[in-house]
Amino acid sequence: MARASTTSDAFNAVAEPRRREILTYLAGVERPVGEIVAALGLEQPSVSKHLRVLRDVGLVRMRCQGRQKLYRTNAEAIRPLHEWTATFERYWQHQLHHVKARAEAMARGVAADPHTSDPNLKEKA
Amino acid sequence: MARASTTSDAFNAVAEPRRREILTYLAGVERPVGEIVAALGLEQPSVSKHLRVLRDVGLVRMRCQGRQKLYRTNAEAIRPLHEWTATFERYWQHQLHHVKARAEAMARGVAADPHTSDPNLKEKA
DNA sequence: TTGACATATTCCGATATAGGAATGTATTGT
DNA sequence: ACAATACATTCCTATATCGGAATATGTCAA
Repeated sequence: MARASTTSDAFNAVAEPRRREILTYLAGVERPVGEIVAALGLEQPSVSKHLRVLRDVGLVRMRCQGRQKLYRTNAEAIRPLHEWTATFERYWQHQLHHVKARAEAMARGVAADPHTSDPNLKEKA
Repeated sequence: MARASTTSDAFNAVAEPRRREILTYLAGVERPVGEIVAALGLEQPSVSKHLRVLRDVGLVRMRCQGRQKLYRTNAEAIRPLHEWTATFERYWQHQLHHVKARAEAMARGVAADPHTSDPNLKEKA
């Protein structure tokens, strides 16, 4: 099996840096393709292809106006990513406490074992 | 050019669903490979390969204990993703307001233009 | 109608997977 | 030393890109 399609979900679509740039650029504003090309310095076909991917997973919305097509980021579609990452928030807070505790222990001259973080540790001493 | 390496950054590493499952499973707890295999129902080599990718981008930490290797999610490495998605938070709040406003307008019997959301809109009336 | 303008799509080639099977490596127990 | 246990790595194949070049599609203007 190969890697999953970029259009399979928002996680895959957002893995590409240029697509993240586009999403950031189109956050809260509607812009025609030409301006995205100019602003980000990419080739026009490249931008169109990225927009196609983003549209397929619902990360951008499109609307026609004359001969141009206006795109805008659909922030709602980013929410699931935000919520998934948020489930780890309490753990990085924990880790900060550990780092802080270790730093303080070091400052007090106590030899800090690199794995004191795990209370279940039972290596034969 | 092909797609960027899964080890190029956390965004690419996290694009794979199984790797997200592993990260969730290892959040806040240290577990040997065998338990990950059993818990997620994947093949052992597959888990090892995913762990390798996660380790290369710093998403998991590893420690040896006898013949087993204990892995644990390094939540800090997920933080950049959380922060990137957080930059869109205000926009999905905006969108909710718009949806709400449109719904209320509809309730009042006002014809709601689908694109009144953009105040800069100057279509020839 | 003809042409210019704005985007989209197709074709191409190089590369990076992800899974399955088989094999390699390190550590423990007898 | 030898077998068993716990993981990691390699080899193989099918597939999905991503960028660049060329081309197609659709809309407006004269």
